[in-house]
Amino acid sequence: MPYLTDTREISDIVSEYTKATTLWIDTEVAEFNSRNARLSLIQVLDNPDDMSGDRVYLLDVLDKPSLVADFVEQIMVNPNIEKVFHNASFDVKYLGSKQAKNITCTLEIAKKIPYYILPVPNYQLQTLATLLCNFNNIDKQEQGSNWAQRPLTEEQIEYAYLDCIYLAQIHRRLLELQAESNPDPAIEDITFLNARFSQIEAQWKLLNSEYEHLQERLKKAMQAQDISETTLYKLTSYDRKVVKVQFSQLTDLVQTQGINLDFPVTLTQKLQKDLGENLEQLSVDIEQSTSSRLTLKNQENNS
DNA sequence: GTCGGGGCAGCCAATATACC
DNA sequence: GGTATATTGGCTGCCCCGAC
Repeated sequence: MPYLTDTREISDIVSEYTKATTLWIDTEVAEFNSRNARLSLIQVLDNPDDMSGDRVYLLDVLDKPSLVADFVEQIMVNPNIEKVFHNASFDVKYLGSKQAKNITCTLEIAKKIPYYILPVPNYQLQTLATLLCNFNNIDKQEQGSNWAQRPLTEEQIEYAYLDCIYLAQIHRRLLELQAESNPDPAIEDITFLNARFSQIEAQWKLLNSEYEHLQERLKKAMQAQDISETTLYKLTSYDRKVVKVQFSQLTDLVQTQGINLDFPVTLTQKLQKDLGENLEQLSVDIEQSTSSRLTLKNQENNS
C-alpha cells in the first residue's frame, strides 16, 4: 500500500493510470462537515485481483489542488477509463463533478438487485464487504476521524487502503449477481417462471395480508396508546400541505398581472367531456402508452 | 348503460440513506 | 452537516369487472 506524498511521484502514477481500463477508487475528505471540506486522500486500485494491498496507492492530495485538478483532467474526464466508486456521487463531487465520465457506482448496482437475491439490511460498503465477500472484523471507526491531520495514523492508512480492496471485491460479486438478476427475456424459461410465480403467489398473498394487517394494527395501537417508539419500530408523522385555488381565479390573476406562467394541464376524461366540442379548438398533445398486466386465468376454463 | 369497488400507476412532499 | 438519490405514504386518475 504505497502511500505517496511527493508531488512528482503522485504525478507519475497518475500518468500511469491513464493506461488503465478500470480503476477502483475511494477518497477521504477532510473537514467534511464544514465549508472548508476538501480532499485528503485519493486511494486507487488498478488490479482487482490484488488482496494484499500492494496495488493500492494512497495519493496524499491534502491542500494540493493542482494535483487534484491533474487527476480530474487525466483520469476522471477520460471516457476510456471506467472509474468504480461506492456511492460515487459523494466522491465525484470532489473529483470533477459533472465533468466526470464513465463512472460506475457499486451502491447503485447493489440497490438495483432484488432483495431476495441480495438480502442485506443496508448497502453500506462495510455491510456488503461482510455479507457478500466474507470479510470480517471491519473497522469503520476511522471513517469519521480527522483526515486533515498530518501525519495520518497507521489506523487511518490501514482503513484507507482496505476500502479499495473491499470495493473491488464487492464490485466483482455485484456484477455476478447483476448478471443473475437480469436474464435475457427472449430466452427465459416461461414454464419455470409460471410454476415458480404461481407457487410463491399463494404464499405471498397469505403473508402479505398478515403483514399489511399487522402494520395497520400496530400503527393504530401506537397512536391510540400514544407510544412513538418500541424496541423495534418508531412511529413518525408529519403534516402535509396542499395549496389549492379556483382555476378561474388563477387565470384571471395571470392575465391581469401579466405573469409568465405556462405549463401543460392533463385533460382528464371528465374535463374532456365538460369541454365537449370546444376541445377541438385546442391544440392538444396526446401521449400514447401501453401498459400490460398479468392476471390469473379462470381455473374452470383452464381445465 | 351506469355505478361503484379494486388494482395499478403517476405525482408530490417528507423522510431516509449513503459517503466523509 | 451537505448533497444526491431512493423510498414511503397519501392522493388522484384511469381501467376493468361485476352487479343492477
